[in-house]
Amino acid sequence: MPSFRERVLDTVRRIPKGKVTNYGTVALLAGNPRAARQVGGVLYGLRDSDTDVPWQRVVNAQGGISTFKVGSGELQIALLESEGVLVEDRVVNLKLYGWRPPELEPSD
DNA sequence: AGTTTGACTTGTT
DNA sequence: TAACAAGCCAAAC
Repeated sequence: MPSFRERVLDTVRRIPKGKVTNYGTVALLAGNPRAARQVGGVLYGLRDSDTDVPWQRVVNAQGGISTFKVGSGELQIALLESEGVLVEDRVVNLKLYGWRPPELEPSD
Protein backbone atom coordinates (compact mmCIF):
# COMPACT_ATOMS: atom_id res chain seq x y z
CA MET A 1 0.00 0.00 0.00
CA PRO A 2 1.49 3.31 -1.05
CA SER A 3 1.87 5.93 1.59
CA PHE A 4 -0.78 8.55 2.00
CA ARG A 5 1.64 11.01 0.44
CA GLU A 6 1.98 8.92 -2.73
CA ARG A 7 -1.76 8.51 -3.04
CA VAL A 8 -2.19 12.27 -2.77
CA LEU A 9 0.40 12.88 -5.48
CA ASP A 10 -1.24 10.31 -7.76
CA THR A 11 -4.60 11.98 -7.21
CA VAL A 12 -3.28 15.44 -7.96
CA ARG A 13 -1.75 14.11 -11.17
CA ARG A 14 -5.26 13.13 -12.29
CA ILE A 15 -6.60 16.68 -12.21
CA PRO A 16 -7.19 17.71 -15.83
CA LYS A 17 -5.33 20.67 -17.23
CA GLY A 18 -7.37 23.83 -17.10
CA LYS A 19 -9.36 22.64 -14.11
CA VAL A 20 -8.98 22.93 -10.34
CA THR A 21 -10.20 20.99 -7.35
CA ASN A 22 -10.06 21.48 -3.62
CA TYR A 23 -8.10 19.82 -0.84
CA GLY A 24 -11.11 17.97 0.46
CA THR A 25 -11.73 16.31 -2.91
CA VAL A 26 -8.09 15.29 -3.23
CA ALA A 27 -8.25 13.87 0.28
CA LEU A 28 -11.37 11.93 -0.65
CA LEU A 29 -9.79 10.44 -3.77
CA ALA A 30 -6.69 9.66 -1.77
CA GLY A 31 -8.86 7.58 0.52
CA ASN A 32 -9.35 9.86 3.52
CA PRO A 33 -12.19 12.39 3.20
CA ARG A 34 -11.16 14.03 6.46
CA ALA A 35 -7.49 14.43 5.62
CA ALA A 36 -7.72 17.67 3.65
CA ARG A 37 -5.11 19.32 5.85
CA GLN A 38 -2.69 16.51 5.24
CA VAL A 39 -3.05 17.13 1.51
CA GLY A 40 -1.76 20.61 2.10
CA GLY A 41 1.01 19.14 4.19
CA VAL A 42 2.06 16.89 1.31
CA LEU A 43 2.03 19.71 -1.21
CA TYR A 44 4.00 21.83 1.21
CA GLY A 45 6.80 19.30 1.03
CA LEU A 46 6.88 19.15 -2.77
CA ARG A 47 10.29 19.49 -4.28
CA ASP A 48 11.45 20.63 -7.69
CA SER A 49 11.84 16.97 -8.65
CA ASP A 50 8.07 16.64 -8.42
CA THR A 51 7.46 18.77 -11.49
CA ASP A 52 4.98 16.20 -12.79
CA VAL A 53 2.61 17.08 -9.96
CA PRO A 54 0.24 19.92 -10.95
CA TRP A 55 -0.05 21.20 -7.41
CA GLN A 56 -1.30 24.54 -8.68
CA ARG A 57 -4.64 22.90 -9.51
CA VAL A 58 -5.42 22.40 -5.84
CA VAL A 59 -7.22 25.25 -4.09
CA ASN A 60 -9.35 25.51 -0.97
CA ALA A 61 -13.09 24.94 -0.73
CA GLN A 62 -13.84 28.53 -1.64
CA GLY A 63 -11.62 28.39 -4.72
CA GLY A 64 -9.06 30.54 -2.96
CA ILE A 65 -5.28 30.25 -3.11
CA SER A 66 -4.20 28.79 0.21
CA THR A 67 -0.43 28.84 -0.19
CA PHE A 68 1.35 30.86 2.42
CA LYS A 69 4.91 30.37 1.21
CA VAL A 70 6.32 33.61 -0.09
CA GLY A 71 6.00 33.74 -3.85
CA SER A 72 4.19 30.43 -4.15
CA GLY A 73 0.82 32.10 -4.26
CA GLU A 74 1.78 34.29 -7.18
CA LEU A 75 3.48 31.34 -8.86
CA GLN A 76 0.34 29.25 -8.51
CA ILE A 77 -1.78 32.01 -10.02
CA ALA A 78 0.66 32.40 -12.89
CA LEU A 79 0.63 28.66 -13.58
CA LEU A 80 -3.16 28.54 -13.52
CA GLU A 81 -3.48 31.52 -15.82
CA SER A 82 -1.10 29.84 -18.24
CA GLU A 83 -3.52 26.91 -18.35
CA GLY A 84 -6.45 29.15 -19.09
CA VAL A 85 -7.82 29.32 -15.55
CA LEU A 86 -8.80 32.84 -14.65
CA VAL A 87 -7.87 33.93 -11.15
CA GLU A 88 -9.51 37.05 -9.80
CA ASP A 89 -8.48 38.49 -6.48
CA ARG A 90 -6.63 35.26 -5.65
CA VAL A 91 -9.85 33.29 -6.12
CA VAL A 92 -10.84 30.82 -8.85
CA ASN A 93 -14.45 30.57 -10.00
CA LEU A 94 -15.26 26.97 -9.10
CA LYS A 95 -18.48 27.13 -11.08
CA LEU A 96 -16.40 27.48 -14.21
CA TYR A 97 -13.19 25.62 -13.44
CA GLY A 98 -14.06 23.32 -10.56
CA TRP A 99 -13.36 19.67 -11.42
CA ARG A 100 -15.25 16.72 -10.05
CA PRO A 101 -13.85 13.24 -10.61
CA PRO A 102 -16.11 10.89 -12.66
CA GLU A 103 -16.43 8.40 -9.83
CA LEU A 104 -18.02 11.04 -7.65
CA GLU A 105 -20.59 11.97 -10.25
CA PRO A 106 -24.02 10.42 -9.68
CA SER A 107 -24.24 7.17 -11.62
CA ASP A 108 -27.97 7.64 -11.88
C1' DA B 1 5.43 6.23 23.25
C1' DG B 2 2.76 10.97 23.53
C1' DT B 3 2.44 15.83 21.74
C1' DT B 4 2.24 19.37 18.30
C1' DT B 5 1.31 21.06 13.92
C1' DG B 6 -1.07 22.51 9.64
C1' DA B 7 -1.27 24.65 1.26
C1' DC B 8 -8.47 22.40 5.31
C1' DT B 9 -13.69 22.20 6.13
C1' DT B 10 -17.80 23.13 8.28
C1' DG B 11 -20.86 24.97 11.62
C1' DT B 12 -21.89 28.75 14.81
C1' DT B 13 -21.97 33.80 16.27
C1' DT C 1 -20.99 38.91 5.04
C1' DA C 2 -17.11 38.25 8.26
C1' DA C 3 -14.96 36.35 12.32
C1' DC C 4 -14.41 32.54 15.49
C1' DA C 5 -14.27 27.68 17.16
C1' DA C 6 -14.12 22.84 16.80
C1' DG C 7 -13.10 18.62 14.35
C1' DC C 8 -9.98 16.23 11.60
C1' DC C 9 -5.67 12.98 10.82
C1' DA C 10 -0.89 11.93 8.68
C1' DA C 11 3.74 13.44 9.76
C1' DA C 12 7.12 15.49 12.16
C1' DC C 13 9.19 16.13 16.87
